[in-house]
Amino acid sequence: MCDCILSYLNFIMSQVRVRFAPSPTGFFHIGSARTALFNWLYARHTGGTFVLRIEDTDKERNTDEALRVLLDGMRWMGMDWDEGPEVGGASGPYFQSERQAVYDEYLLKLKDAGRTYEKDGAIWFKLEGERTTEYDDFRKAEVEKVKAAPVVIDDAVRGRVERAEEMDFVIVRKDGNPVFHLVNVVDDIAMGITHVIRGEDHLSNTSKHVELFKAFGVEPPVFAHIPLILKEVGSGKMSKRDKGALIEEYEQRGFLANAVRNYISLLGWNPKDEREKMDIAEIVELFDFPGINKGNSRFDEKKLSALNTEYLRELNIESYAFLARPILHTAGVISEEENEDYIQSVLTLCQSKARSLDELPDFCRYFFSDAYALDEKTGNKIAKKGDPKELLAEIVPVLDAVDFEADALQAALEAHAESKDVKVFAYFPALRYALSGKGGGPDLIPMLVVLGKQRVLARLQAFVG
RNA sequence: GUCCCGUUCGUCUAGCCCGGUCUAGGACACCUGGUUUUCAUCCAGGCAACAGGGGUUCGAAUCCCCUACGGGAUGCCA
Repeated sequence: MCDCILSYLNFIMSQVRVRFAPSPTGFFHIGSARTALFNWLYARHTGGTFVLRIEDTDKERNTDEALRVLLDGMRWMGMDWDEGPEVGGASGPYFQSERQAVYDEYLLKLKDAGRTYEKDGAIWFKLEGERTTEYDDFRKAEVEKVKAAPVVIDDAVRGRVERAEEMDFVIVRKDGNPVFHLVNVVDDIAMGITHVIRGEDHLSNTSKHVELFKAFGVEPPVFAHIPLILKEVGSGKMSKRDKGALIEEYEQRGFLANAVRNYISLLGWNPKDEREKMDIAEIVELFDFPGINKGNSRFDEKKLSALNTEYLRELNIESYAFLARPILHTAGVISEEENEDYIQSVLTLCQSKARSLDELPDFCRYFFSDAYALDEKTGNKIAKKGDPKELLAEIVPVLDAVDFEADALQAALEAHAESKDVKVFAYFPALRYALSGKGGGPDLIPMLVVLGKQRVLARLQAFVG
């Protein structure tokens, strides 16, 4: 009994509350997604609460559409939030645009404590320490500097970090809008956030934030600054214009959410053993701060693709077809009227061969249309081994006389080859080429079966001329 | 300029905290061979790294210092 109560108390007191606080910009950046993911993973790992807070103070950019992209992206990646837009919660509202009263209240506390002053129409936060006026080389101006005591950040990823702010900073703009540093800290306090997991680009800001926490008389949360994702080529962090930077793009290109999530989780974190392909439950179980790296990591689409291919191969055919259909449809490969069974039998052949859903339209177009291009290189290669038209002219009557069923086809072709004293494989490349225009693809006999007798004969006759 | 953070194969990383087990392991990519009608898979093998320099130590990828390089911050952006 006592154990029950104790563990309950322990549960309440150690309750982790993390948040993801994006600004809706109209796209869901891979770096944001990774920050969201690490927060979500930590919440799920610890049995804590994951809060989604929308930093929509910039009214120009923050449209409903922009919010939609963000929420859809979160859901696509399988990240659900316990508090936030559309689900509510006890610490709302969850849009900064609706929290002005809270900011006013906290601002008053700062003012009463004598930690603010007005200058140039804006409200500034006053640091504590000895003041001097000196010329700042970078700003090319005389500025007032403060010799403030350095704040110590005990970062869960990077260890002890010490940094001193040296100048007062604006917390409310002259247009009356509170700035990021203020609202971020106020909301974290008001929402009872216990752990702040964010990109390393915020590490330098953290001294400002800690100063604010101290001014409010609140113990700062645990900070965990995670490394950044660098662009694949060139220098700097991934920006929205880089290939592979946007989550919604992966969805459109037919990447599997599981694969993307798995890959992203491995950028800056690893389970300390050789596991790489992990389902989400496994990642949740293993995820923790000690597994997070300090160094930035470079995005590598090849590795993502490899992982994606693995996930693709293990899908059941129904799921595979479900994902493939819209892509084939968009590419104009299939129409609404296309027979479902036929689509599925084609996809069954393709699933183990195609590396991505992206390449699927070109990979299987010939199953649905007679207007397929003949690959020139393959054509030349085949021509070297004899005239394919002659070879196939032999084959037409053989195929004409047989039921299109795998064993029967195999037997008929073999029998014919034997009569000509050659191996059956002598006919295969030409046959594939005539029927698909390609040098590679699904296994030939099943391909014949799926294409069907009528189509195959028509194509061969057209090819032979 | 100043401040903060970082640096192991091309890339993601293990090892580093608690120095010897590391002739530095795995994965992706790449190359070779095998399997396959082809392609994909699969199998076998290969290439390839402790940023540099000092120190400490019997011994350093691991600890300390310096340098270089990379990243970030330095906005009345978030």
